[in-house]
Amino acid sequence: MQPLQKATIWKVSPDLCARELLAGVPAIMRFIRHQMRRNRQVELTVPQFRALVFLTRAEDASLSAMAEHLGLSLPAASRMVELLVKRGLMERRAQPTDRRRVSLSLTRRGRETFQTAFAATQVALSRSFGSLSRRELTQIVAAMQILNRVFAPENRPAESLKLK
Amino acid sequence: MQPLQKATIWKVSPDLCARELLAGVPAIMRFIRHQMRRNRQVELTVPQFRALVFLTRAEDASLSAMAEHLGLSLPAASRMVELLVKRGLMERRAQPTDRRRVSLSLTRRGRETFQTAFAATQVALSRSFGSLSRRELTQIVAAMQILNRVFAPENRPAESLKLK
DNA sequence: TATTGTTATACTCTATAACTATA
DNA sequence: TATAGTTATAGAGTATAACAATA
Repeated sequence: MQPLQKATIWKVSPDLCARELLAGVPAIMRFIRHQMRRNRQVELTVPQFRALVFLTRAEDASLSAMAEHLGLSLPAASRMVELLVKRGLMERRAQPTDRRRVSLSLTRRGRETFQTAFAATQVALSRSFGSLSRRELTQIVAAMQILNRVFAPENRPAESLKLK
Repeated sequence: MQPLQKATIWKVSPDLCARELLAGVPAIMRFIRHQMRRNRQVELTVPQFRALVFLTRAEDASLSAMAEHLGLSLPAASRMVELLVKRGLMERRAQPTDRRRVSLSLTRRGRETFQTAFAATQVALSRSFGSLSRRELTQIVAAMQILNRVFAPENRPAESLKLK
């Protein structure tokens, strides 16, 4: 927006940071979503994709754990799981030790679908970055690692902390 | 993921960049969405918010222009405008020179709502950045400016370029 | 006939409230 | 009684297909 040229003369502040994120993140998200849905063979929404990602790292997680990680309400998570189970991408069993709890896992087909979707989206993103310099790529990676830390599920204003 | 400490020894690549974005952007988006909806007085969805942003910069835009900018289909944009008009945040008139076209603008209330939502979300984001160093903030701002350029509407694979 | 929008239809996302099953 | 999930309900986002109005 402003005709400034060097990082050193920006008035860097949390506020500026916030404005930049607000301006840019939704556009990036839209790009990712379009890519994700573009592949007619796979056809995943972003939340579904994230659910699959979560299960590749947290095998046999409970529904609550997934909802917490994805920042969803339990009903929202439950519905999404329902759809993924119907499509044969996910399995849902009762945990033997506590039958109230659910044990979620990916089916073989779920794992394959995830891999395909991940690869396709990554390729599309990579292509967008084809014209960037090494320095620019480094800046983005560095920033994303900071942001991933700041907005990691553990650092979010935790639902689990709400006092009763 | 990896126990590396300095940017200079990462294997920086478009692929790594893509993975980082895929890992982090949805979480940031979720944070923004939660903040946006949290304010019961304002109560905007992210796409609605972006529509308001767009109109603050492109007064009297057509529906197509808005849809293009937001990356929405025309019907999706039309529906969203319908809701915003009903809520008194936006006005929709036919352009006198071409009555097929629509002329969109914010009402006074729309402008106020936008300001309030913007401020509230920015405050929440800023707070998340409170613990970051000046250097970290600078990195994020720099990265976002690069990303804003890469994913700006003009640089997207344009719908308007589809050959017939 | 081509362009701009809207309506119809069909899904998914998402939340809150009410409910069921288990502990 | 408290916890983990599900079901009911409601509204929004989103797309494609079919349509209407204007140029």
